[in-house]
Amino acid sequence: MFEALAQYPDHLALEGEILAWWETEGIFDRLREQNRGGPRFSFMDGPITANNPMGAHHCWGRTLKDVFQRYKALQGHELRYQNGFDCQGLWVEVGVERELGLNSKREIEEYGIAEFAERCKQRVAKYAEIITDQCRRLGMWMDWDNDYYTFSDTNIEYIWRFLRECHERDWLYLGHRAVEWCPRCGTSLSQHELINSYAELTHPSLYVRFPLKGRAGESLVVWTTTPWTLPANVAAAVNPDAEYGLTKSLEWWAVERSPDAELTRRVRGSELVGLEYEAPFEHLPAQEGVVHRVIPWDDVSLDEGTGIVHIAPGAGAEDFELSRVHDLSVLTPIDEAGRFYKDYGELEGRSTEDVEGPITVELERRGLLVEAGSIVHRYPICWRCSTPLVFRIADDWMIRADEIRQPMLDANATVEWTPDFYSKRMDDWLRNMDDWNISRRRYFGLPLPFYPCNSCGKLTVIGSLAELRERATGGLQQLQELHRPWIDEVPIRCDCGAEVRRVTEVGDAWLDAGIVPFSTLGWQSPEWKEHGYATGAAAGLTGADLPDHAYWEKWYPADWVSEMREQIRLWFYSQCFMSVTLTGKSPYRAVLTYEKLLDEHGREMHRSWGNAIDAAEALENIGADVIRFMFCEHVPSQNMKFGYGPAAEIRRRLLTYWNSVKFFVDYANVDGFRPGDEAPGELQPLDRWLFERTEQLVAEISGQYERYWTPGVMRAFDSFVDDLSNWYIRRSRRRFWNSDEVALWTLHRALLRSVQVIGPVMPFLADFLWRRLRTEDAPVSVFLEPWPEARPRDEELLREVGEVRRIVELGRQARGDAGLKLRQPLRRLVVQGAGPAQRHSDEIAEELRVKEVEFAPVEAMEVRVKPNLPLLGPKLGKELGAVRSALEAGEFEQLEGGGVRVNGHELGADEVLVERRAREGWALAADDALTVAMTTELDDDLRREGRVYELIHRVNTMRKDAGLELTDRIRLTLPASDADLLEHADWIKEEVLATDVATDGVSEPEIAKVS
RNA sequence: GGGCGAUUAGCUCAGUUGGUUAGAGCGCCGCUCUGAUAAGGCGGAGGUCCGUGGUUCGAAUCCACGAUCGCCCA
Repeated sequence: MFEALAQYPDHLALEGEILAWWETEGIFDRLREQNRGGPRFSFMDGPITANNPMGAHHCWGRTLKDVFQRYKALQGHELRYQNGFDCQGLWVEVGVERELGLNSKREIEEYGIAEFAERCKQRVAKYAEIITDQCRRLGMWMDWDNDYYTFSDTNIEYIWRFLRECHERDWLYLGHRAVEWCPRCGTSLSQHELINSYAELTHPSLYVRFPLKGRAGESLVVWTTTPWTLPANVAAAVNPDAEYGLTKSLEWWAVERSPDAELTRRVRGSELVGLEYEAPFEHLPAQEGVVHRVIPWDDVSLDEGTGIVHIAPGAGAEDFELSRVHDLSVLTPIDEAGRFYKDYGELEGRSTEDVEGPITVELERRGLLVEAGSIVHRYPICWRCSTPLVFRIADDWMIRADEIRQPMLDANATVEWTPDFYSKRMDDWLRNMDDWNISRRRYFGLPLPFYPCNSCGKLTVIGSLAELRERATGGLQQLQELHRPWIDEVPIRCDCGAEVRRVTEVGDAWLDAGIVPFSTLGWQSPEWKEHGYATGAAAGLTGADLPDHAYWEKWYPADWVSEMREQIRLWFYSQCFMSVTLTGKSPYRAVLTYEKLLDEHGREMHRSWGNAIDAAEALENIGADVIRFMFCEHVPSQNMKFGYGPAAEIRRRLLTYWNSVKFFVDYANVDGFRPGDEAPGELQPLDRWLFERTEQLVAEISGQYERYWTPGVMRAFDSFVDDLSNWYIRRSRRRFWNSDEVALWTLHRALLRSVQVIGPVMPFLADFLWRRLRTEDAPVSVFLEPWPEARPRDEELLREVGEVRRIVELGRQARGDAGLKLRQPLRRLVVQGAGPAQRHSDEIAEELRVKEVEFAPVEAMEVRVKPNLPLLGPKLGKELGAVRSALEAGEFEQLEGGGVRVNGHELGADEVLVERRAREGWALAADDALTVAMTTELDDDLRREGRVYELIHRVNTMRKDAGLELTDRIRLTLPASDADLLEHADWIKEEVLATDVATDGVSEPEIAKVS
C-alpha cells in the first residue's frame, strides 16, 4: 500500500515532518558518506553577517546555494558544505552599540574595549545560532557544526600573511587625503562602502558673497550646500574658459548662471584667476596667514551654482586634490566626531549641523548673504548607522591597486559569470578601483599588524602569531585572542632595537571575508589540525578543522560561488584581490549572481515602512518549498517582487503536481498495485510517450542545472507537469479505473523521476513524495538515489504526440466556434496535414467525440494563400516581397497537388500556406500546418448519445453529492421520457456503476445505493 | 560625462542560434470537462514587443542613435 495523500498539501506540516525525519535518520550524513571520494565540487560560501536574524532576501542566495549543492551531490560529487559567518567590523560593532545604548566612540571607550569585544562575540554567537536554525528550516544542508567564523585567530593570521605580502611588494602606504567620514562611527569608509548608501536629505542652499580685494564693492558669488565648510575656505575656483559677468549690484557670476542679469562687464574666467578676496571667516584663528585667491579649475560646473566654487581642501576630496596642485593651505575644521576644533572660535565643539544656523545668521548680519534657501538632494550616509557623511583629512592605511589591476582583470576573464554580463560589471569595477582603504578607527575588528617605528621610521608588518610571539617584548600572557584591547598590549622589537606599538586601527571587514579561500582550506598550514580552525574568538563556536596544504590544493579554487550582485565590489572583489595577489588566479571558476528583493508591489523593503518580510516570518507563513520555488523560477538578473500574493499563486500551481501523485496513489491502492523494475506488460503508445517524455524532462533539467539556470529548471518542470496531468493522466483515466498495471507502472516511474529532478528545488516535498512512492529496494530518501541518466530519446514519438495534441486543440477550438459542446458526439472529422499523428486516430476520435476520423485534404473555402517564409525566404531572396503581395492580391494560379504559380515561380504545396474557412455544415480550425474540420449535422442517434452523456454526467454528480464511494453500486431510475435511452442501458450501467437501470414514473433521474 | 542592465497584454513576467498568427500566470468575460473537482480545459477582450534609423527576403531578437527607469564608476 502507498500511504494516502491528503486532498491538499500542508506544506508547513510536511516540512516539519521531513526535517525531523532527516535529522533522526541522519540522511544528510548518509549522503555525505555515500559521496565520499567522489569527484570534488568545491563551493565556497560567502560569509553571512552574524548580526541579525535573516531577512527574506537572504533566503534567495541560500536557496540557490542549496539547490546546486544538492544537485551536485545527487550526481555523486563530494562537497565540503562549510557555512561561514562574518563576525567582526563595523556592522557588529554598531549592533552592539545599539544594544548597549552607546552613542559615540568615547562612550565605547568608557564602557571598556575588552568588555565591548566580549559583547560583540556574544552577539555573533547568538545570531549565528539563530541564522543556523533559519537555514535549516529553509532546507539548507550544510555542515553546521563546522562553520568558519571570520574572527578566528586563524582567519586573522591569514590576513596578516596577505598584508605582509602586500608590504613586501611595497603596496602598503599611509594615505593622507580627504575621505568620506562618518562622524558618529568616527572612522573613514572605503570606496566600496559608500555605494547604495545615499538618502534624500534637505540641506541649506546658500549664495555667499566673497568681496574682492582692491576692487571696491565687487564680489564673487559662490554657492554652497555645506555652510560648515566655509570657515575652512581658502580659495575660489572658476572655470578658466567660461564667461563671467559683473551684475549691476557688482556681483561676479558665470554668464550662463545668470542669464537674466544685466551685466556691466564680461570677462573670461582666466582673467579672474589670481584675484584675492576676503573669506567670510578669515578672522578665525585657524585662518591666520591664509591668502585667499581665485584659482582656475576646468571641472567647475556651469550646470548648477554660480560657476564659482568655494574650495575647502580640508573638507572635500576634489578640494584636497586642488590644494596639491595650487599649493593651498589645508584647514581641517572638524575632529573625528565631526566637531569643530578650538581654533574655530565660537564654533568650537559644535557639529557640522549645529553650525548651519549660526553661520547663516552671521553671513546675513555681515551682508554677505545673497540668497538663502534649502535643497533636497542625494547625499551619502553611513552604510551602518545612516549618519550623513562628511569629508575629513585623514591618514588611512591603503593598499596600492595599480599593480594588481591587470592581473585581476586577466583572472576575471577566466570566470564564468551567470548571467554573463556581470562579468563586464566586474571588469568595470576593477578598471576603476581605487587604492584599497583598509583601516578603520574602531575596536572590534581585524587588528592591522602594522608596527611603525618612531626612531628609525621602518614599518614592520607582522605575518603570523608565531612571529608576533617571537618579536614581542611583553604582554603575551594576557593575549587571549588577536583582538583589541589585548593585541594592543603586545609591543614588538623593531630591527633598530626600539620598542614599537601597533597602530590602533582595525581592518576593513572585507579583508576578513576575502581571505576565506585560504584560511578555511589551510593554504599554508603545514599540518592538519583537528578542530584547529576554532582559534581565538571562535574557540568553542565551531569544530572546524584547520586542514593542511594538500587539502587546499584539492579544493582551491572554488568551482562555484553565488552571492548577490553588490558583492561584485565587496566579496567577489576582495576575494579576487587577495587570491590574485597570493596565487595569481581567480578564487572561483563560476559565479551565479542575483539582484535585489523588493516587496510584492516593487518597493524596497524597509522595516520602517512595514513592508519588510524577514526570513522567520516567510518560513512560518509560506513554507520553505514554496519560497524556494519562487526564487528558482525568477530570472536572477531582475529584481524580484516577493510577498504573500505571489506565494499563494505558487502554492496553487503546485496543486496540479500534488493531485497527479494523489491520483496515482489512490488508484494504485484500489488495485493493490506493487511496482516492479520491469513493466508488467507491453507499453501502449501513450505509455511509451510518457516514458520518453520523462527522459526528456531529465535531460532538460540536468542541462539547466549544469548551466546554473533555475528558471530553465522550473520551465521544464512546469511543462512536464502539464503534459503528465493534462494528457497522460487524463487520457489514461479509463485504464486506471480498470486497474491497468502497465499504466500504473508507467505513471509511477514518471512520478519518481520527476520527484527526483525537482528535489534540489523543493527538497521537502520531494522527499515527502518519494517516501510514499518509492519501492522497498529504493533508498529511503530521494537524496540517496543517484541522479538518473537520461537515455537516448525517441524524438519522433514526442513529435507524434505533440501533433495529436495540436489536432485535439484545434478540434476543440472548432467545436467551440460552432457552439457544439463536447458531450454531443459528431459524425465525422477530417484532418489535413497530419503526419505521424495518423496512427492515433482512435485517440483523436475519443478526445473530440467523433465517430470517424479521416486524414485527407479538407474541402473548404480557401480564403488566402501565404508564402511559407522559412522555406521561401532563402529560396527567393529579394523576390519574396513581390511574391508575397501577389499572393495577397489573389494574383496566382492553383496547380495540381496544392502548389501555386505566381509571378513566374512555381511553388510546391509545402511552400505555401493556405488559410481556409468552413463550408456550410462544417466546423473548422487550422494553424499553418494542420487543418481540422468536423461535420456539425446531428441525427437522432447522435442526439440520443449526447443525451446519454448528459445523463451519465448528471448521475455521477448525484453519486458524488450523495457521498457514495467510488466502488458503491446503485440502482438507477429514469423518467419515462428517457425510455429511449435504455437502448444504451449497458453503457450507462457501466459508467455510473449501476446494477440496473429502469424507467418509472419519476420526473427526474433517481439513484439508490445497493447495499 | 563613462560603463552595465531593463523597457513585451490591465498586473507579474517568459521569449537560447532572426521566420509565418509574440507566449505564460494572475485578473476580467463567455463556454466547457468532471471518479484530480474550493481544481482542470477551451475561447474572447486586451500588445505601435520604448522610439527612430540601419542590416536582412524577413527584426521583440542583430547594429547605431535617442528616450525613460535601475545599478556601477567619475
